[in-house]
Amino acid sequence: MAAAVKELADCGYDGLSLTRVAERAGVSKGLIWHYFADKDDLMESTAKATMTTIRDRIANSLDLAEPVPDIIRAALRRIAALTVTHRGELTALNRIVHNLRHPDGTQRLTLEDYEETYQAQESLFRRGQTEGTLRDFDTRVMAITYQGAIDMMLGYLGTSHPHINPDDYADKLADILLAGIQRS
Amino acid sequence: MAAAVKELADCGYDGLSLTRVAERAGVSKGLIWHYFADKDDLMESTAKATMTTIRDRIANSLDLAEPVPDIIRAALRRIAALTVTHRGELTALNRIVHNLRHPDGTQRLTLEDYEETYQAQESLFRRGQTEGTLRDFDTRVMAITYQGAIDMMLGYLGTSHPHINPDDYADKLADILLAGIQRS
Amino acid sequence: MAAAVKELADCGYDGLSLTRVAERAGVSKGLIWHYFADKDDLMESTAKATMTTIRDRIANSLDLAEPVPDIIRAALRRIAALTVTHRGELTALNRIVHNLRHPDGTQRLTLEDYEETYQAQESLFRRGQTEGTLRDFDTRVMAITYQGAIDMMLGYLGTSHPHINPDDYADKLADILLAGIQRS
Amino acid sequence: MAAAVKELADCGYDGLSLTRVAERAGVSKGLIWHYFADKDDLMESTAKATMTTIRDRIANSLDLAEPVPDIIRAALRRIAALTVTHRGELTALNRIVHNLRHPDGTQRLTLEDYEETYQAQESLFRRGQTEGTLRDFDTRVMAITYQGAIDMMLGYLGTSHPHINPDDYADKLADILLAGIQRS
DNA sequence: CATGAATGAGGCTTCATTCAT
DNA sequence: CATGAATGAAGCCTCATTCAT
Repeated sequence: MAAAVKELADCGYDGLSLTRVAERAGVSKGLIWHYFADKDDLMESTAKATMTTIRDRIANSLDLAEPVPDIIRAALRRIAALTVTHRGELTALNRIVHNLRHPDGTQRLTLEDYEETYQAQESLFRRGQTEGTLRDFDTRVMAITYQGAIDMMLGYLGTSHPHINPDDYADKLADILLAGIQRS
Repeated sequence: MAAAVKELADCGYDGLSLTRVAERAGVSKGLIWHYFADKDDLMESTAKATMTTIRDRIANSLDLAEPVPDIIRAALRRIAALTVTHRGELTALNRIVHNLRHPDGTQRLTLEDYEETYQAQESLFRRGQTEGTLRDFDTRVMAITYQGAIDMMLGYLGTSHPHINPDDYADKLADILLAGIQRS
Repeated sequence: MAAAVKELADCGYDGLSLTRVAERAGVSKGLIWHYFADKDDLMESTAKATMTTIRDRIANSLDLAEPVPDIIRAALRRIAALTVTHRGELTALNRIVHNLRHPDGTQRLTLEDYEETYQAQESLFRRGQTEGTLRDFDTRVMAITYQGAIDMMLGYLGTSHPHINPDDYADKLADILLAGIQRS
Repeated sequence: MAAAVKELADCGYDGLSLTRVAERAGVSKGLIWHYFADKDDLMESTAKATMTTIRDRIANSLDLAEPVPDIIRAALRRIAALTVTHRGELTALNRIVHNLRHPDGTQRLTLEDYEETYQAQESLFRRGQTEGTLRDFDTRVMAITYQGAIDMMLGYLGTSHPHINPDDYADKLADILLAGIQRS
């Protein structure tokens, strides 16, 4: 799966071939089918494992006792930092999510699979609203927008503008998003 | 190119085969190479044509004489409406942008190709700041975030939650984004 | 046909495409089928025209009144010179002769088509034998060998060793061949 | 590679298709790419293997202790005999050498690849000159001419005049060539 | 557990050739 | 005369997948 992540980051989703993944992993081609049923299975497993890893890494670094706005700002900074430390994983994850499909053409890891993330995000927003640090707004729309802002940040910092300071960007983004939802 | 858009929307980027595109267009396979040098050429041309079409359609429907916040809110509603009328085009465009790559692995239509869009967006934001309707914030970060919010809206409304009212979503999104940047 | 010669010389027999020939000739693709029935027809016509041109050019420059050995030496020098002035034609001709085939797989311009050349050559040799300047040997074998020596000379001088002096080579070759057939 | 040789002999260089080669070999098409990187790779490998086989077969059958002229005459007879026993290999080899090209258009197996053969031939000629059995002549030109004479002999005997007695031809050719280089 | 030879489907692409204009 | 849009066959090649060892 680590090799798959690297290949995805380097060659894109449809540039990935299991032959090269096996080579990169230093094992024989056939071994892949001992551990994964399918190419799609490998993709899905890789995506889920990567997603979990990343989510945990962020969650663990946050102090949930702080006020919600501070948590959000800290989270954005943490995520921006991943741009440097986990660029490959982020890219790979994005590509699987956007490309992996069922045979009938429907998405396999729909945004529904982000559901867990969304719900965690939404409950955080709602907590802020309850605690009075956040004003009233649609938490679902905000969760989605938040995710979109992050995706774009990762794309902007990771691939096209690697020289930009992640913390800077994260702070400016926090300024904008928090201004939009914080109780004034 | 119309057939390519449909195939992209239905089968995803790496599910697209020129054989099926030709079938769908009702022409012979070989004809594709009469008009496009390459599969990549077709993708790129399709993306650019689609992008232009969409941008124009939105730009033409906006009244630039209005205050900037109103323009932004109107634009978001227009775009959300595209979810219904141009779902295929939007999906296809997204897939090409995220998947088309140079032989060396680098992106072909990088976010740089969105540059024109970004700059238009940024100048709109700056106009709002000058006119006093928008507060001070980083216009580049905002332009990117704005694009991300739109992408996610399109994904959310278009593919996974087609029953949600686009205008509703657009309004809620406008509430959040404008709260983040409007002078209070 | 001139364009075909150039393409053959540059791209080889199976690298030649009528599309490029037409481009190179500055005419449209379809026009080729006004003047030639077939790709093979074009090849055959080109070969025959080129062969005639070259044969005439050499024949005209020789003084048949001289003794046969002198004619042969002069002919070799003339042919070696063609390496510089008509390299493309020689290469093209060779490629057509070696590659053009009937649908059933048999050669289309067999060595039989060289027959005319062979017979001219043989009669020259016989004349030398009659006149007493050449000793007794099998004229058919010699005609073939002579042709082979020339082919190799053209390949050696033309493609792989263009810096070698053609006259030098021709003289050394004449030394060897004439020693083999001249009456001592 | 054996199947490739047969196809080359039967259909010519650009008549060869890997599909038919695979069919002829009784394996699936895809297997070819398990063992060869490329069509060109297959051609090159086939050529080199065939060249080695043939060279060895001739070299082993010669008694190098004999005087050089005898060796040459014996070699010509051996080679002429190959016309019957290895006609396919000889034809295939010739076609590859004359047609295989680099992407940039230059030959891939240039006459340079015959270099080894040339040098062996030249050293044999020089030995003859040292031993006094051969007169003074340019050994390089002679090596090339010798090769050309052989190529033509193979074409003449193999494809167009299969009823001619190879030994006869070889002897007549030896008569001519040896007369050209033997010390009188 | 692991290998890698073998397969077969399918993809992109080229090209000779036709034909309406 | 000449064009170039259109076709269809065929080619090379990649790749997921299987299976005997």
